[in-house]
Amino acid sequence: MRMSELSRLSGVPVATIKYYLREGLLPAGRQLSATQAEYDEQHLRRLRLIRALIGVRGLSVSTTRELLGALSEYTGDTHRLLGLALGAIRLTEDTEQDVPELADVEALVTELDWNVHKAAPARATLAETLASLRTLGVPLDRHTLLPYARLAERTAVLDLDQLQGIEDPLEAAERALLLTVLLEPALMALRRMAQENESARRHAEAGD
Amino acid sequence: MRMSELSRLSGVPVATIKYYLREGLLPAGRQLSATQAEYDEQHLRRLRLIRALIGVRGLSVSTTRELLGALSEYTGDTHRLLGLALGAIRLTEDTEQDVPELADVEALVTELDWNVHKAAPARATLAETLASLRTLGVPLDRHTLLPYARLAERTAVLDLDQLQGIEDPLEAAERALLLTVLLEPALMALRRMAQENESARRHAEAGD
DNA sequence: CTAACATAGATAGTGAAGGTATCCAATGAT
DNA sequence: ATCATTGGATACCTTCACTATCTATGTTAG
Repeated sequence: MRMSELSRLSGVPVATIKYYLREGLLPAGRQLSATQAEYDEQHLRRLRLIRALIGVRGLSVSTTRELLGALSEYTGDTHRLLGLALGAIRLTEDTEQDVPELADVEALVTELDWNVHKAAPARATLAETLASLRTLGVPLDRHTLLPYARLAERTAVLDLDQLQGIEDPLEAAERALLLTVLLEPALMALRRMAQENESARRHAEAGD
Repeated sequence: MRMSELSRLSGVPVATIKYYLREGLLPAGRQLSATQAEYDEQHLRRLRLIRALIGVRGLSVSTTRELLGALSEYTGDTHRLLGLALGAIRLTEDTEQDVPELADVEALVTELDWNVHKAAPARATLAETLASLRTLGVPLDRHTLLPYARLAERTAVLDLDQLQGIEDPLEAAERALLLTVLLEPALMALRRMAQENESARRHAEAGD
C-alpha cells in the first residue's frame, strides 16, 4: 500500500507519518522508485502501536523510539525484551542525585527476596517518590510499603501469565510491551475506581 | 517571609514562583504594601506540593490547579475531595467519543459490585485503553481483567487505611491527594520490579 | 535625607516537544 | 501529453512551562 492508504487505514495524517519516519519510529517502506515506496501490514500494525504508546500511555517520541528499538532487537527473547522495555521508561525525570531512600528501596527488595537488577530505573523512581513524600510530611516506611509490594507481586504474576502460550515470537514480544506499558493507565484507572468504591463504603458505614 | 526567602527555602526560582501565583496554583501572600507581600509556612508547603505533583508525578499545570482547587474547597470532606481529585486527573486525553468498551467496563463494575459514579473519568480511561488493546490484537475480556480489579480493590483498602486517624482536616485532605496521586509512580515502579523478578524466576525455571 | 538595592507585578521572550504545511522533482495513471 | 500524486526536504506553527526584563514602589545603610 501507499502512504496515503496507510494514512487512511490508520487515521494518522500523512505529515505525521512522515514525521515518524524521520524520527525513526516507523521503518521505511520498500522503495519502488525514487518517489514511490510501498508499505505493508507490519507498518500499519507498527503505526497503531506508536499511536497507542504516545496517545494512550502518553510516552514521549524518544521513549517510544527506544522501546520500539528494543522490540526489534530482542524479538524472541522475551525476558531480555522485558528488561529493556522496563528500563526504557521513566515515569519521572531522573534527577540522578543520590537520594537517601535508595537504601530503603534496597532493604525492601531484600526483604521481598526479589531478583531485581541493581541499576533498574524503577528503583530510582520509587526512591525519588518516597523522598518526595517524606519532604511533604508523609514518610512511608518499609512496613507500610510491604503490602503494596505483595500486591504488585501478584499483579506481575497475572502479567506474565498473559504471555504464556504465544508461539509467534514477534507477537509475544509485542504483547509483552503492551501488557507492561499500555496496561498501566488501565490499572491506575482500576485503582481510582476501587478507591472511590472503598471511600463510599467507609463513608456510608461511618456517617449517614 | 519574603518571596526571595520562599524561593531559597523551596529551591524554586523567584520567576517560577511568580508564574505559579499568576496561574493560580499558589495563593497570594499577605499584602503589606503596594510592592511588598509576606508568605508563610503554608505557602512553602503548598509550593513543595506543587513541585511534587508537577515534577514527580508529571501533572500539567492546569491539572495541578484543578487538584489544588479541590483541596481548598473540600478540606474536611475527604470523601468528596477524593472524588474531585480522582476526577481531575486524566491519564489519557479524553477522546470523548463513545467507545464500545464502556459497556464492558459497566459489566465489570457490576460484577465487582463497585459503587462508582457513572461519569467517573476512570471509566473512560479504562474503556479507552481496552479499546486500544483490542485494536492492537490483545482483547482483554472481563474474565482476564477481574483478578486485576480484585488486586486494585485490595490496594484501595491499603490506601484508605493510610487516611485513618488523622485529626487535622487540612492534613487529611493533603494526604488523600498525595496517596492517590503521588503514589502512582511508586506503585508502577513496584510493578515493574515485580515483573522483572517474576520474569527472572520463570526464565530460570524453564531454561538454564 | 539620600543613594543603593530589593520587591511585586506586568509583559515579553525562550526552548523543547510534537506535529503541520509548503515545495519540488519524479512518477504513474488517463 | 498531461496532470494529480508521492516521497523527501525544509520551514513553520502551537502549546507548555518557564525565564528574563522592565518599571514603579519600598526598604535600608550611611
